[in-house]
Amino acid sequence: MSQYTFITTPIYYTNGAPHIGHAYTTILADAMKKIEQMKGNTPLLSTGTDEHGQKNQHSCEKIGKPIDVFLEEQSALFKNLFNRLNIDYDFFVRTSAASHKTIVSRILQNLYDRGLIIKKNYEGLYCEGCEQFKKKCDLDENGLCPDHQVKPKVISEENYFFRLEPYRQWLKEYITNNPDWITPRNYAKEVLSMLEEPLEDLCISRPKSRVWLGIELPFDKNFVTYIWFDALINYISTLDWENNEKFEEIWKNSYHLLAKDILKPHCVYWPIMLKAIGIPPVHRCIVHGYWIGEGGIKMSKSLGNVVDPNEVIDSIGTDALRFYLLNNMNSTGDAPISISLLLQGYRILANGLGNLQMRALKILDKNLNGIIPAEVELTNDDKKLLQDISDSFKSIYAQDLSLSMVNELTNQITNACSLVNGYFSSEEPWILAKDPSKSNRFKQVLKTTLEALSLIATAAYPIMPKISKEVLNSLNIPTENIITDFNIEKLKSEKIKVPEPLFPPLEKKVLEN
RNA sequence: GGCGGGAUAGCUCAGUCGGUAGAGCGGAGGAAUCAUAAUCCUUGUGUCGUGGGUUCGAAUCCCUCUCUCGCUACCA
Repeated sequence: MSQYTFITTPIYYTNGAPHIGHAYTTILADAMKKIEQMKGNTPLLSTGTDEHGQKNQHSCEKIGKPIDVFLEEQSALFKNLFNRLNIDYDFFVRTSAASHKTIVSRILQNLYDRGLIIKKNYEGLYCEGCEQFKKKCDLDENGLCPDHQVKPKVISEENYFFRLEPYRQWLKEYITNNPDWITPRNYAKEVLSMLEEPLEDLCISRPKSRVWLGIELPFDKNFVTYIWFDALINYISTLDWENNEKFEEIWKNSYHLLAKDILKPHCVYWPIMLKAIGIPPVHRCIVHGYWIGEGGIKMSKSLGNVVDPNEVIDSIGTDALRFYLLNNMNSTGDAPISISLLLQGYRILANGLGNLQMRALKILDKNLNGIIPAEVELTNDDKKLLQDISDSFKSIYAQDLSLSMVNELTNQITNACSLVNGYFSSEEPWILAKDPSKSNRFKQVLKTTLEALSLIATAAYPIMPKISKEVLNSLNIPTENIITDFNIEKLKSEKIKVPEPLFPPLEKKVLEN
């Protein structure tokens, strides 16, 4: 029975250009979508851009463009990158869209009418340089803002607040009773520790005098709503929550993907907001770490170790980038990335999968006129090899979506390539080919190798969609609808052509400037 | 300061229930020549961050400390 799976990325802040972290989360979401698709489910992928708030406003003012032009351009940077990354999104949310604003507005009004949003005075230390309130512990020993060396002003202003504390106990119990709600589990622990202390009221308004780029509070025209309150709602506004009769069915199987820095908004504010609205929490939160430079050094422009996703695509291609990212993020912490690591990753693919395809197809082309010997009966050992590969993929695909599941998949792709390369080497088909009496064995080895290749290519589809299709096409296997069909013998006796290399040698210059 | 993560082979990391440490990459040696000089095989005695405790036995549980990263809300 087909079921919906709703997969979301955060909506990305349009203040700057997309970086490798944006690329990763979105690739992960896309890979998960494709996994669900292959299983016969109906996945929906939502991503988008977050276009309100102070920083967007400032960037825009600095550049001096009309706001809608600025936002359109910035949002397009993300859209373009995602297209280049082969992201098959179903929704691209822009918080500046009227439909989104309407829903946010309605939710605000509803919570206000029910007395869940209250107005009160807020007094705090405000640094005009930072344009934000500071806590005492943020200041240096002289009570100055560490960034501006200025004493913050005591400002008192009226604001609207959403009360979180009444829901704290409920959320605590929810997380305790649903230990897999936040995965990996160490992040659930962190959220639980946030819930140990009483939660302060969440200030959900900003006076327009400070921030004008936002959604106006429907009950007070002097304020816009706090960006997080607006942004989180994208996850339901994108589904047109109130009017979508399938909402419950879709939401039941929803996954939020996020980086660890936005754990609190997603795992504290958001479930509480939903609870207040009357919607159950998302099915699962999948949290991941950061990409950092080689040697554990943070990426920064001054160090010149920033990895720009568009440049990487230019040099090693989308699928090699996808593979690297999905293969190398570990489930507990941060993961390193650099040009040389990416090149190493590319080489592993070229030498493993690329070489396997090429050596098998070329020998087939030379000796059997390019016709796949599909009719030959395999030995039990050959069949076992295929069955083992097939079983390993099947068991991975049977798992729930998670970081470790994706990791196992990429590992198993590499392992299978190496296994089959080993098989090929030890069977020495190039020697068998010279001896007419060994023709049957030759055909068995070739068929086994090609069948294995088709299994690997099928399994790799979510990770490397383009490469996967190229391999399958080279074996004359249709690719319109790739499913988790790990049948070990599906090739037909058809003539194939030797294709161009999947991962051609790179020109070194491309990457080393 | 508080909370949380990490600390395991040169590098990046796995290690589920506690039972004498694993993978990939790199390095070294060899085989092979079908293939994008790609492949295959062989090769790792590491104080599992420090000190202590529990245990017949701990990388794995408990405590101390050190280093490191993140969060600590109104910047996202």
